[in-house]
Amino acid sequence: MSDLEAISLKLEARGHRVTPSRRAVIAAILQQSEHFTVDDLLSYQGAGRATVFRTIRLLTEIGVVCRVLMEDASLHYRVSERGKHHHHVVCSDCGRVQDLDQCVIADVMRELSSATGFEIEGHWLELYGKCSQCRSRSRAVLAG
Amino acid sequence: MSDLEAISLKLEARGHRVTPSRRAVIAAILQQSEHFTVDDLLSYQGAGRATVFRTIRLLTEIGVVCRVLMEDASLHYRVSERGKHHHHVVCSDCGRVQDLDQCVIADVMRELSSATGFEIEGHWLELYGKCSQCRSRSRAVLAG
DNA sequence: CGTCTCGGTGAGACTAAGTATCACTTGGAG
DNA sequence: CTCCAAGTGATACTTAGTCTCACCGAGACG
Repeated sequence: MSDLEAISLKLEARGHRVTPSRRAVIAAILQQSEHFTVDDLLSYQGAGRATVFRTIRLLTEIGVVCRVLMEDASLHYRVSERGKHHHHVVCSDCGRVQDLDQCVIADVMRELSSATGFEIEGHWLELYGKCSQCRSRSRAVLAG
Repeated sequence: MSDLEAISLKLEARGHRVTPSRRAVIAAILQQSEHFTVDDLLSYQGAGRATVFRTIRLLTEIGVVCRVLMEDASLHYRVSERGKHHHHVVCSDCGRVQDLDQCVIADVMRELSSATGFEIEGHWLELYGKCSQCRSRSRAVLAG
């Protein structure tokens, strides 16, 4: 089963129609590597601006796509293999994203709940750095 | 020394002028409680839109103001007593913010660096929940 | 004293990202 | 086949912020 079919089924299972416009948006999303903006999708045609935004929102709600917060606080999107809560490490050089399997700060948050008196219910966590490839590439340049 | 004076000195120390417009923006910021948007400041007059944005940016750069990321990914601002890197817990009911003294995930990030092969250089972390007051208030209502 | 220069300013145009409106279209249940 | 709620697209609007550009004004210099 292709990714497109899998996502279509997921939509139908939730009572949403799988229209040509939505197919086009999903196909465009599946073409993207790593993370993308809605603007990246608009160049693919097949659906109007509003529909692209609506479809992204829908896909985000059903967990097919997740939001990636960039260092400048702009929002990007990313196909999410894992439907559940997770975090990302984004390479600031090449843009590669690595998903973290589980929420790495669950323990920290439990501690903070008692330390602050807050009942912590949610969080944003996004990490930035250089992936191993970009690190070795920059070392090579320095050595070169 | 008033907060306004202290901030003025900080600006001057960095070679920036302390103009009437900037004073007005700083005064407006000091009026705010917890976190605010640039729009909240615009109602105070005394400086044009562009200048308010420019001043906020300047104050953010010198650490007088810090950015607070809301759950919907919109940016708010907040007077920062601590110039250095820190995180916030934001009450989703009343908006109260609690600053966390040190970066609570420094250890986690060290672990992740070795686990992922990324050299982690930065991160966004923002926490949301209910503060103790809002919790007891909602318990009172339930019991009421 | 004049004048020059450069940081700062304000009005307003522009941009980016996303939402709202509203008449139109269409998939698919009956 | 018909009908209607879901979906669509054009376009206007909103929000948050940047850019442009003519102008202002305080301090350096002569």
